[in-house]
Amino acid sequence: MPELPEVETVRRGLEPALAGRTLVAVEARRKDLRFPFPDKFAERLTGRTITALTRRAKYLLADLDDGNVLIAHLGMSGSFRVEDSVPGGFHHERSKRAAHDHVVLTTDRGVRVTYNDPRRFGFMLLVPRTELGDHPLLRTLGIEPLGNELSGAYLLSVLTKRATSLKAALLDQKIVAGLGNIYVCEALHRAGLSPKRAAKTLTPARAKALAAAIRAVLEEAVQAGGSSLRDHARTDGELGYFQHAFRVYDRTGQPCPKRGCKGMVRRVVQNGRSTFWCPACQK
DNA sequence: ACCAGCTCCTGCTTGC
DNA sequence: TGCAAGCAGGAGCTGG
Repeated sequence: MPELPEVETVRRGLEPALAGRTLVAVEARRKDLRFPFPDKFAERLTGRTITALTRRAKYLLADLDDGNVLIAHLGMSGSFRVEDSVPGGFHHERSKRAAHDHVVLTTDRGVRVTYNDPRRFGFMLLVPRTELGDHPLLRTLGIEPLGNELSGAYLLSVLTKRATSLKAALLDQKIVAGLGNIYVCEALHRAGLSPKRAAKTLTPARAKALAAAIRAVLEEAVQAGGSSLRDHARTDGELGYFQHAFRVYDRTGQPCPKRGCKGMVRRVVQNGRSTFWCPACQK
């Protein structure tokens, strides 16, 4: 599921359920996801109050009142669902234990938050807040694309140092943190840039267009609640709807939606991952 | 220091 | 219908 817009959608869904709430019960139903859970994971979380729920790139960060931060990454297939209790328990229909429910948090307001992840590429870690910036997973992350640092000048300075393709460079979290396969394809189409173009051939004008395209596509996607393909992004089970706004992603053989363009969307594989693009208008 | 390929895992879709 | 192959929104690790 998750690139930046999906993770941000999850964050917004979790915030009212978790921010300011105390965890009265925590259950980890297996010993690991992608990585082992920290020692005494459930015990360390139980009784803690979550003081803030934020996001960095594709990471969810829950600040705890003991100075630690719960880092959660959804991998490819992770999702959270939030269920309110009713007198006597939880709604029967939705409270069923589902396959791949790995972590269950219960708050002092009787809300249950369940992490589900079939492929188990996601993970949860506990790190002291003071060491967050030094953590190997976060230390090397590039800029937040929805912040003030994203500009043509930034992209130009970073991308022209790379020997690889624009597509591969934009997937690198050290450059722009939070982009994934969908939004890189969409941003490159909007900017009229070929995914196969060598990153170092970027010009100031093209870099400026690319920065604008990245910002626009991410903002629109967040607005739409992210994209829902095989999984859904939202904690309430509703679907995001940005997938209906895709211009190239997963649209092989369909006409290029760009005004006046007579091209057709094609799929190629770059670095082992599908790239969707229009050879007619992306140069 | 890059860079590309491999890998983790399950489930859905596609083609025979 | 069955079955195998291919593919999936991520990213750490390895070897070149």
